[in-house]
Amino acid sequence: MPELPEVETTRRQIEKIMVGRRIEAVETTRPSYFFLTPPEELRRRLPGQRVDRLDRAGKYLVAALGDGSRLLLHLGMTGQLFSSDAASVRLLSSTARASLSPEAQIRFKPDEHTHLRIRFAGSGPDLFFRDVRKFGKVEWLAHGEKSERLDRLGIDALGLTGELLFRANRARRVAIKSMLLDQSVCAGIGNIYADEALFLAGVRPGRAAKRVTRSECETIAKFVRQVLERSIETGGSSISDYVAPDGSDGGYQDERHVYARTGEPCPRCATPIKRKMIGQRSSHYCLRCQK
DNA sequence: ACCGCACCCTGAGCGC
DNA sequence: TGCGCTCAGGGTGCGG
Repeated sequence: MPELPEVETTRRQIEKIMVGRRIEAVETTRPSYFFLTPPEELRRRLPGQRVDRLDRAGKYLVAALGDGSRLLLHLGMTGQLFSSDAASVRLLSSTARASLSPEAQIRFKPDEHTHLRIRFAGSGPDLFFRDVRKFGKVEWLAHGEKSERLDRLGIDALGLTGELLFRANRARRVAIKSMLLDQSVCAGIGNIYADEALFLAGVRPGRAAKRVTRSECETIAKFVRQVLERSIETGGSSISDYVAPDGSDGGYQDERHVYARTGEPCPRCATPIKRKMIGQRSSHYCLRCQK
């Protein structure tokens, strides 16, 4: 589900209910691969900790805790972080929404997909982490403990440069789009923004990375930054089920050019947008505008 | 080192 | 109404 702009939007909203507060209790579901740290350990380690900061690294959220330990959160495809003040009606698709009883529409009640609940001391809302597909992740790192997940990440996508991309592309036969999705090259881009940036740059997603010129790399990097920044301004993309923690929809889906627009006219030349699988991900592009 | 693929889950939407 | 199929914005790990 969420890429850099959605994670950043989530961070800005969740920060308000986490930072400066002390964790009082933690509730979890049963152990599953969602929990990189066993849930019983989370319930033991987290209470008493104050949240000092909430940072973002690529698509990860990193909460810095009072004793120097850290809590890593990754939303995967369907992860949702939200406050216990949020109304359930805003957490579901419009069809699912309509089938809810009026009572259920007023306030969210933790369900079997709500894998983590953090209760804070004092007044103010709790934090819920709900994830239907369980592709999300929770991990607790002790003070000074290294995280191979974070260490693997390349430069944050907002700081991608043509030079970095060009160097990474050397001798790589994979598609340029696969390079953009590779979190060790740059962190934060996902399927939507890879397609959008490549459309704006006029480069076909399937082109072999080593065949992309230096100046095209500059253009791609420029549009990657531009598309991500603009999406953050609009609150991210709400295409299938992403909604911000406060329940509002993002706005970027209305500005996208090619993603999930198969068959629709290209906004530039009116040629129907083509869809093709590249690196196991559906890719959308214009045959005429993208070389 | 690189590359393609299977896999981890659940739910929505579609054709029949 | 139900069945079977495809698809989904994530990432990891394996074998060739």
